[in-house]
Amino acid sequence: MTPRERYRSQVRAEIKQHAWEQIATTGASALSLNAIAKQMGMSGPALYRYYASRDDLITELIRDAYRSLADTVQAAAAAGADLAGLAHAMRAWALEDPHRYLLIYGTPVPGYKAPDDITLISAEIMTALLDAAVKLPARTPSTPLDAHLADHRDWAAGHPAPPEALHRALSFWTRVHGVLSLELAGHFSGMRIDTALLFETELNDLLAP
Amino acid sequence: MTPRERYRSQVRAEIKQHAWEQIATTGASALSLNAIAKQMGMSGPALYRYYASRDDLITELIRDAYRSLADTVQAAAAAGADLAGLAHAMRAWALEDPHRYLLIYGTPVPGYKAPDDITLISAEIMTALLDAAVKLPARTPSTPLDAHLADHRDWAAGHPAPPEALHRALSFWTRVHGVLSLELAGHFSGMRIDTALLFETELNDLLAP
DNA sequence: TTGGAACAGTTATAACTTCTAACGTAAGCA
DNA sequence: TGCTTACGTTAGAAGTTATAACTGTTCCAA
Repeated sequence: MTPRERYRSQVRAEIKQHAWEQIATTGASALSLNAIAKQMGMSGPALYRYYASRDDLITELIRDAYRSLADTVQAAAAAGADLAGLAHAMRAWALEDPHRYLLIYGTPVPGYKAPDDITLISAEIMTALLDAAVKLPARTPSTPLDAHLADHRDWAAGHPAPPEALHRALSFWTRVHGVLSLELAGHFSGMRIDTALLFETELNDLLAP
Repeated sequence: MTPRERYRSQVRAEIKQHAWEQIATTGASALSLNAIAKQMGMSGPALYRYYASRDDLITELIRDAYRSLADTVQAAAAAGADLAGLAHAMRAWALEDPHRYLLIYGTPVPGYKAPDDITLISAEIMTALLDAAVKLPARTPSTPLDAHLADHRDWAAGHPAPPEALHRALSFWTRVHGVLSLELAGHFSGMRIDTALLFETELNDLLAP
């Protein structure tokens, strides 16, 4: 790695760090390249040496966020966590930096298409969920959704999980996201509800019976 | 109502209509007052006679969205719909205009505080859900969440629902939102999944047992 | 060691944005 | 008929993203 490359990647990292700080205070939609440049003591156009556009920077932030979530989930799985354990890892990750979660799962920009490598990372996450789902005992009544998923399993990327596990992973995803996104968006604030307990209860309802 | 007032409210409505169209194509964060003014054949600053700021316009759009959702839910309830019926009404409403849903439940702008009258409308929605929840037979095992909710029921705004019903309304909300928001944000697209069936299944799991 | 190429960062500029200020005009009302 | 009010205009300030053209530095290789 040449000195130039080292310097370059260091500046790119510093830009991203300032970007995250700005997102935390003003939201992703108000992220300003100019403001970042000023914080770093250089003029606005200088940043374009490092990111071709504002969208390019945001795409990289999204990529980093996905990568971080995938790493978190995979690390939990490697440490022997079951599906409930993965849920707690995901929740902890989300609460650690709400805007990072919302950048991935929040309101999408119409017309924005994530590059393929990001789609691959999200598939890694799904694979980890499926791995954990197959280890659970199958639930008794097979639903029409199970039958449907037996025929529509392209999204599982060749994972050999039985339909019940596909169903469970999907429900897991929607329930975790349901509680988490409402919590992070502040829709429970002022309600004085124990969101951890709500999260736990929704999870139990999926995993216990 | 004077002619001036009539004209004024008509122009305001036309501005909002253009705003919704623009949100549908570019997203709420890229909504441009200037572009709306041009579409209406007048200069940018003219719009400030009708809305004090861009935020003011968006707030009104949010208010209208909440009002529309509350009306939809209340109309379904008045027509005798049970909790499942309300869920279908909400889903239909969301699919009818995804951006309207995402404006309410999508990524919030940090620092934005909805005015009180909007909070009141969202309370109307919750009341309708609670009304429907109390009509269902209580589920057998009482959870720790039920106990918690017995002591934390301020958000129910004096509604006499028992803790089990509070629990059910809360779960209803998070599950409906979980499936719906992932669907509207496009996270299922490309997966070739029957999202209606997934929605139905998540709902059944809450209402059937 | 000394060119020369590559690259970082600069200013200037275009085309946007929100929003304020000052002004003319026209509509409504007494 | 005249006065007041409000509408819409242009001008402009202070931002934004992004490109172009220029300067200086750094690195690398002959």
